[in-house]
Amino acid sequence: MPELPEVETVRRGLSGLLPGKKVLNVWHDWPRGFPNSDEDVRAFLIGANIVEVKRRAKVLLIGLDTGYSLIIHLKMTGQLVYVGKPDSSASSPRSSAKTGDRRQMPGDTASQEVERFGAGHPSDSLLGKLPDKSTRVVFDLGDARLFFNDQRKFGWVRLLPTAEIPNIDFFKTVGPEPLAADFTANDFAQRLVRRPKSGIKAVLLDQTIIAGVGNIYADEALYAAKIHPATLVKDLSKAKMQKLYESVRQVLTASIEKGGSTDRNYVDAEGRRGAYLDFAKVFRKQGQPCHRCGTPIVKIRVAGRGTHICPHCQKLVS
DNA sequence: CACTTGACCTGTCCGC
DNA sequence: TGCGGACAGGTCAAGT
Repeated sequence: MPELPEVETVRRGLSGLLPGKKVLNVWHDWPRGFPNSDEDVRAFLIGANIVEVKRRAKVLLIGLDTGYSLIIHLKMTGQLVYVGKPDSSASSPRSSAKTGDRRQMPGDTASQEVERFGAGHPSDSLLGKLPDKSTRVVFDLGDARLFFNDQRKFGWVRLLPTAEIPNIDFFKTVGPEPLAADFTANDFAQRLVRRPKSGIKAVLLDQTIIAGVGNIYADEALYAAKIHPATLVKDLSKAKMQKLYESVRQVLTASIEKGGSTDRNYVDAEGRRGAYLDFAKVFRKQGQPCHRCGTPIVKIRVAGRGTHICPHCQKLVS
């Protein structure tokens, strides 16, 4: 579920925590999700200093001083959680860092140390103690650890030369950032009409049209603009597209201010839930009255996704 | 080419 | 209580 506001919230948290840290070691047991070779990890990640944390679409980019970057996609259930050591002066010998073996399994010395990082952390019960059984990658940062957790293993981590990032397929095809200052209503409309015979919700979810919108914010923006999600793009008036442009930007901006949406297990860089769903108007609100007209919100299926609408405010027109 | 559907995963929830 | 099945959704591949 991490969409643009959730990934941006994680980025903001990590950007205040990671730059200046050195990656001392990496543990993972997930070659499918983190497919880089041991040679590349040792050469370009272990020992690297973290320079910056950026975001493009729903992807996080952690820049390193080796000329490489970690590219991380949280997909649906991914979490990237930073846990600082409560008392860095109490550091125990880190034998694992000297062996060069980054594939320690739970129960060994390094994992016991990792467990102490979780103990006493002021995160809520949603986060619990780390590592947990969904932990896929652990980055040892000396006085802190960064955990990549992903219950469903849809997410991934890649180590790539920073200069090559623009050349990978995803970044070559992904659409513009909807919150960019130079992204205009006219740009938005011109991109939508590339898919004239698709339903508008499917087009909002298409990352090559606009970056960062997922199921939650598609539903919220369409409700705000009073547009039925199955409306074909060619049937949208210029005024409706203008309104939808404003709604998409407003909804994304408001969610970032609330720390994103936690539906199931999204948490920010410090393990905190997002509050936006408390303010959402339709997503997961089926049965509750529309705040404009009182009609109960219903859940339907559009573009293969669970979709929430007010059946009175969002009439299908053609 | 335009557009839609299924696969990838695993935990949770619902009905029997 | 246990069990089978539906469901959750970001993205890519395969299908229509």
